[in-house]
Amino acid sequence: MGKTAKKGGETAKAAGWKGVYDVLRREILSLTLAPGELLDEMSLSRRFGFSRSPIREALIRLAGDGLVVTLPNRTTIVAPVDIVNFPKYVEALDLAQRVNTRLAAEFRTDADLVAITDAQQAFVEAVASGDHLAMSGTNKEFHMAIARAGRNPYLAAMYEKLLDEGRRILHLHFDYIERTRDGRLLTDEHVEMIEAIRARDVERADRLAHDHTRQFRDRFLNFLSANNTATMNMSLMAHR
Amino acid sequence: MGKTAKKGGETAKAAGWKGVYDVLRREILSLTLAPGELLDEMSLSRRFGFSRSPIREALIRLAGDGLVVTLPNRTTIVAPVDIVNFPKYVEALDLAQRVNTRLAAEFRTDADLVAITDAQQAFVEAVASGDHLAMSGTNKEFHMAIARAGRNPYLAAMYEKLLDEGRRILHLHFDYIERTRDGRLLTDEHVEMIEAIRARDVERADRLAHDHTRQFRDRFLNFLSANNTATMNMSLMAHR
DNA sequence: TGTCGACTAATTGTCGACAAAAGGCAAGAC
DNA sequence: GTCTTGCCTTTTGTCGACAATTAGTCGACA
Repeated sequence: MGKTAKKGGETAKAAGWKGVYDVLRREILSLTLAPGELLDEMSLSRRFGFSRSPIREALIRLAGDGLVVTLPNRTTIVAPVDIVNFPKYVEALDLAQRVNTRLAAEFRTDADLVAITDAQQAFVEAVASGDHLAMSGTNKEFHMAIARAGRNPYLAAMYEKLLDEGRRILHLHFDYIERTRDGRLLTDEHVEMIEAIRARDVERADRLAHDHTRQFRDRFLNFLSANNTATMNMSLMAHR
Repeated sequence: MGKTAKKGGETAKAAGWKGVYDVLRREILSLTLAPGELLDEMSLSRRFGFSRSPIREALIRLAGDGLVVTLPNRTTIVAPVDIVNFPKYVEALDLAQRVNTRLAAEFRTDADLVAITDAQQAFVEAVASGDHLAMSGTNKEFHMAIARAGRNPYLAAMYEKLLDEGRRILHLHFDYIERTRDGRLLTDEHVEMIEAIRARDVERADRLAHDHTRQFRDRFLNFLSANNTATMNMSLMAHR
């Protein structure tokens, strides 16, 4: 097949390593590519219709993001979802979420408020559409809009990395969330957070951020105990 | 010149992209490569005696670490030291340092304590030797030993990134630190932190970590006001 | 004399081929 | 029957060349 034939067929966005990077990133975050899946350069090269060089660059960048793991001198795999460390993850996420939301309540401008509200609107629409990828994406963007309002790029960057990892965990149990009608609850919590940030109520923002993390943790833990088979699969993923 | 001629001459460690990555990383962190300095692939290729492919990979990885910035479709430069955001940096570092040290005091094992003490010993020796690169390196390793004792890889990773950035800031004013005899003070604070961690005194560990960050901040701020010419140069760096 | 536009030089992006290293497989020895 | 050992296949690592894009420069025209 021609080398440029696939360019428009994949996702019709950017070409070159950027395009490969974007597509793979999206597929990893949405679990279209399962954790542990083999990503050998030749297969990807055939799939995207590019030479190995841009593929390789995309993989290196993904490795830098922690979305992919390269075994030394061997193939690279989609980074496992480390369920064993889930409590540690929640601990870190809680800290990041609290401190960023707290700072947002303290330093937000009116423009920030508009951006946050817009992001929330996009999230609501995504929930309505039922598109899982859009849901996790707009959810992350909502929280990143808050982080930007907090005006600390270092803390925001840390938060972003954790939120991306969180997207994969969300996708693991999206159907469970929808089955238990928790989607509605999520948007409500977001609205409350916006209110606290608007009122510059730092302590309330902190508390809401904390509750939001706990909600997320409890929901996932419930999902795990409600679905033992899933638990076993997850463990396998983590061991690859 | 032969392609393998330089391999032993550079640093006599690993070859390939790993070697290039290590050397460049070290030179960036020690300010041997000035912030804003141009890193074009052909020059590096000639310097290291490698093809552009491994050079390119090293640069991409460095970009992932935030040590280097690649302008789109143009050359890549050593990441600027953003003095303007120094307060934001300190805010993030303070949080990371406190939470990791606090966790270490809570969860440390005896083996952790040994590792931390060893790291501190290495730091003391580096201070005695006066080798700036070793000083900033062992200082980072000391704090990372603490972070590992805290048992949260996510928070430790965040801490590590901030500590690396801190190495460059340390190197900016190492002579000032030595002129003001603050090196001694640094090792004393480390000893106190070890004591708190040994005693599992979480609150004291938190306080010491906080003081340690503040000490770092004040020292650098004093350096800046004591040396206005330096201040101007720094600003230039950030604007490149 | 100032501004717009094309040309040029230099650098990054991509390509296909070759080299090297690691795991798997099979044959043989104990 | 099992363990060792050497080949063999597969995949990554590196290379030099070519394509594309961009910044800078020079010149023409208003």
